[in-house]
Amino acid sequence: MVDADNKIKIEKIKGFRDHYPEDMEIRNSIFTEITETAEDFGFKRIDFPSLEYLDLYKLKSGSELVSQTFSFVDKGGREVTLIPEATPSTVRLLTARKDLPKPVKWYSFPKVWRYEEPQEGRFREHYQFNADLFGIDSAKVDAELIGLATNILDNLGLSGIYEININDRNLLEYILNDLNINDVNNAFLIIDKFRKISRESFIEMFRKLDANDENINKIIDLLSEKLDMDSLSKKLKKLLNNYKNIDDRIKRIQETFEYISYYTKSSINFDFSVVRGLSYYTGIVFEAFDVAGKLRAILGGGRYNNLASLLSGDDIPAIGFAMGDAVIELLLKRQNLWERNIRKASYYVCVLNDVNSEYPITIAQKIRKTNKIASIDFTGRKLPAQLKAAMDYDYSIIIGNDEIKNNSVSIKNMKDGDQKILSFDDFIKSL
RNA sequence: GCCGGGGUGGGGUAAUGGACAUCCUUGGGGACUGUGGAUCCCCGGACCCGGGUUCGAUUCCCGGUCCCGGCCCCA
Repeated sequence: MVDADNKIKIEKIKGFRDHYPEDMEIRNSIFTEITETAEDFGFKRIDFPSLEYLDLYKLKSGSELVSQTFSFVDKGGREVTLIPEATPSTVRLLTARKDLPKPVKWYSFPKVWRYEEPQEGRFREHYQFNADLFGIDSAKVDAELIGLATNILDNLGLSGIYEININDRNLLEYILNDLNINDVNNAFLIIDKFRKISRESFIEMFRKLDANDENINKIIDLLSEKLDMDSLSKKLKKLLNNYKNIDDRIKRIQETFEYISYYTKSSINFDFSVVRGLSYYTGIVFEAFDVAGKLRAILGGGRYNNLASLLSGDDIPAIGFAMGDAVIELLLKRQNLWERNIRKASYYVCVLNDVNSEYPITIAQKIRKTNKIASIDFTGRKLPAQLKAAMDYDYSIIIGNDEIKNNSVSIKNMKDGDQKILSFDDFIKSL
């Protein structure tokens, strides 16, 4: 755009965000907390391109997702897209390497894009943390991955304000079959809408799947409340014609719930209405929700045992979850937790105007060698102005000709204003 | 893709169909050649873009754009 003065004026692209230093400082410290928790669990970081072939998502992510990608045809005629999610790329990396010993525990923190209307907690570009565990299909592993998710939230200070809701697509499929509903995929889509649409339209949609009213009522009964393990099996025994066939699934879920309890004190529920939009999930699916309600899911994930074989023919069981930065930011701000952690001590080196010496650089380099922050004021402005710039720092160091002559350092504590003169050697020792 | 509410210096704001567009803050400079991080003074900087109505539009109308939020959908 060009205005009357012929100055080029460029606006930000819709749904994209700028991050200034005061924002990035906090963001970095939050992101570090997240990645360090993953590292603590033995997950290793990976990264991949922001651009992939659109086909990668046509495969199994679902047509809805594909229609919401930032995709285009490149100069070579290839249909490519800014990645809308990380899982397909992660699986591509995994299957491209046949030598990796299983299990593989990977995390990533890419930007992902989706072409949607921005609204609260949703942008067209956002950071998304991902953790995936490949090679083992067991309750212990399901619990570890969900445990990692809860520990991340707990470490961010969100204990008690979220809950984990878990479902099992496998179990849900058995149940639907038992109730003579065979179009499972469409049933999932309807169930996913359960909390958003009226009871009447829910019933109407299920009738179109040839379900009888008795069974529809059973489904509504199942979806209506979050369950603990006892009430889950009791309820299913009462509702189903052949409970025995799902005995193993129930046991697996019971085990999973028990193991999760060793990771977190947070509330864990079974919730049949959690289905998730991605079509590649095969077993357990879960979401973390804000207890106070209103916000979208904080994070979500599940088991996807077939994706690797779709991409490569290799049969590799997998479970993972993803967490966007936008909802986390909203939650942390609401809890007044959107702040930086304690950082390294910082020094601002004020240099008086008549100083012409390498001494300030020498001092700053000594400070940096001890892994602390040092910034030198090269402006040549007057001391008061330099001290003002030093207000963000823990200490200011004032270097004038007196200090150079005496080989000393004037150090001022910017918190309480205390100032003292140290010899150069004593100052180095004090670091 | 659809709907609602917004857009005045870097940030926050006031007023207005007519002359130099208000105030606070931030930024730059000075009083002031080492602690004034204060105080005082000075300076710079804005009506989102395009079209229409009008003698005249920052103001009214239309379109676009971006922001905030809702729907759809959700990774």
